[in-house]
Amino acid sequence: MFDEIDIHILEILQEKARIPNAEVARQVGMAPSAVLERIRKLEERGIIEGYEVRLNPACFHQGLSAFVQVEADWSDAQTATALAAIPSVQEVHQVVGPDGFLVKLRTADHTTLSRILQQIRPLPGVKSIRTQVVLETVKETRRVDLTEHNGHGRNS
Amino acid sequence: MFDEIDIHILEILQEKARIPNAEVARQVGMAPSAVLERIRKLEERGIIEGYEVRLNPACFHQGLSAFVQVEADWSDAQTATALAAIPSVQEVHQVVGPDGFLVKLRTADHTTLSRILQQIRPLPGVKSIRTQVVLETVKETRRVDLTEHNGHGRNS
DNA sequence: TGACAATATGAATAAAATTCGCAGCGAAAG
DNA sequence: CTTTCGCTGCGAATTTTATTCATATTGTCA
Repeated sequence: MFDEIDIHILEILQEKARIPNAEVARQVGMAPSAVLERIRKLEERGIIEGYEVRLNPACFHQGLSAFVQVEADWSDAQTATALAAIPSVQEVHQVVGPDGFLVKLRTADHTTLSRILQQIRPLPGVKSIRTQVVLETVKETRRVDLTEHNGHGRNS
Repeated sequence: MFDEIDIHILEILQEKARIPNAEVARQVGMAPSAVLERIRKLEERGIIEGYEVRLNPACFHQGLSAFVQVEADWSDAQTATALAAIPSVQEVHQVVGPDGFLVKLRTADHTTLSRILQQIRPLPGVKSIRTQVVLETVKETRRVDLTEHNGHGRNS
């Protein structure tokens, strides 16, 4: 699906996505046009889904994280949609087990969190919820570990 | 800390972080040099933490997500560090309550997941773990809701 | 071996990034 | 009230990059 040069390019972009193409080309030792071509193909193939800026949540009154275990009627798609529609909700996962959904939230403070929770409780299909407030986030990355994929060949 | 033009710029970058500066400038109706200056300041002030490429996890043998509730000795920083050091571990949160840590994982399959779990269990401070396997992720975003911050003024 | 498909290259041109001197605008000081 | 200072935007000039395209190279398969 992709070779070690692609992996190298992805590693670079994973680190700093807004650096110029020419710089990427320099780092992988290829012509800029060739790198551009590769990146385009990675995008076309859906390997690269997009590029985003990482903002400091604390700067936007979003300093409080919490996870909510939602016990819900099995496979209630409506519940999932309703949960996902709440702006403070960052993630909605349908999980195996009695807690049908695991929801990740981000709010300004406890007051706002409380308000969101009261918004979740009466949602269709929701039987009960259990909340876990985050004290401290030790690690939070979305980076894919690409080192495994270097098995295809060598690169610096 | 920032005005509505900054918010507008951040909204654009949140959508497509790799678009040219000149295009951002066009969209906010300012000179490219002015926009560049603003973006630099947002970076300096730590409001913009960085730019990253969003990869399709399924393309990298990372199709299986799971959450692990780790019951641990209170405030064991060593446990947190050990958890964070595992490559498959995407997030480590210290939470209020008996389950000291909430860990988010990404692996290729059940076999790998099982292996990671057996790696977590004997970690120092870990008393017990409870695993929730994700069947389907309905929503997963890291985007900050910037609409609230338009209260400073109007923008298109 | 020959043909084909895929991909790299390098030159050329269009576009963008970056720098910098200057101007406008408020706020605080005189 | 006016001056000064700091901040921010502008636009021209220059460097750098993006993008295109014709050509060359590589590897595969018949």
